[in-house]
Amino acid sequence: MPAPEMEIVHLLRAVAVELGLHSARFASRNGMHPTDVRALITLMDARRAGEEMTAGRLGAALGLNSAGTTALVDRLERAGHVRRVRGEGDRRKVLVEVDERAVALGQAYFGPLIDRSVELLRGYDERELAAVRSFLRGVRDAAGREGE
Amino acid sequence: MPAPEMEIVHLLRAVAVELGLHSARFASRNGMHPTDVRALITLMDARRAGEEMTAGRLGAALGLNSAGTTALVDRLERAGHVRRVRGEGDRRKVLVEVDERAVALGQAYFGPLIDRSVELLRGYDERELAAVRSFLRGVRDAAGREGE
DNA sequence: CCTATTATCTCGTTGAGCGAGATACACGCT
DNA sequence: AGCGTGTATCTCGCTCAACGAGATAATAGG
Repeated sequence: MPAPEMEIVHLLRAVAVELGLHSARFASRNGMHPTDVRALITLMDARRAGEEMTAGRLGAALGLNSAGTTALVDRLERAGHVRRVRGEGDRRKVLVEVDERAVALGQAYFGPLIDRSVELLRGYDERELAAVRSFLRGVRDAAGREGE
Repeated sequence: MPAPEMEIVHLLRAVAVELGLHSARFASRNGMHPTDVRALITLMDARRAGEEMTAGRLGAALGLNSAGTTALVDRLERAGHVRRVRGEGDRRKVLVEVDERAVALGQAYFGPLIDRSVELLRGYDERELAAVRSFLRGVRDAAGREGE
């Protein structure tokens, strides 16, 4: 018989799959591709962290080469989700800024899921929250470290 | 200031991203595409559950149409990861069976991460495990339900 | 300034996945 | 048995995301 911990491992995998499908639904409903959604999420993360995002850094974050990055930003710009802004200091750079409406669109779609997650977490005490937190940190670090 | 629960929400998202990247690394190291890896995982899940997997069901599970499914199975078969077996009862069906070596390959790659996760979980008591389990179930169900 | 380096874009190509339709088998129905 | 309807897979032609190679433009160092 398998270790009882395996149930949680499979649950975690199922969550990852569901979250992926959730993004994919958002993508296809808005005429976008999974990569475009990942790009918008990356851009919003950077914005929340108060960092500027250049075309190159965006492409690197998504594992695209320069040609693919240009095509991606073209696509997002054509759809009105981002703007290209030439770098102030270094005029070779192209800063990619998310449009407010894209942010609102994302919040409208992902908001309910986030709210529900927060609501679930409010049902736990400090020790239980610490367990969830440290398990997720552990898996994230293990997945990030394995194979470089 | 943001709710403290948001840290865990972002952690969960980070885990999903890392697991995705982990699969992607496995894919590119073995000359495969993300879809091929998802297909193999689906096939192994079915095998563990003792179910037969037809070409059609596999394609449906991955959201591919019939043409894409044929191409996918062609690709996997050419690489020696699966075999096509004509259905016994219904000769229109094509059962897709994973090759033992593909199973071994997957276990060699994902095994350490799974082992590490189980090891992490062994550090918690029953109440903490229950918290992790119910949180993951809750998020999985919420992500699955949102937008159909 | 002249050269090396860095950031982005252009061009031509590959290949995953799609839509439409062909093919092959299964299961009634009479 | 013979025929039509439904179902499973495959073939063909196409689109478009992403790649490799190389062009273009701006910065940084000697």
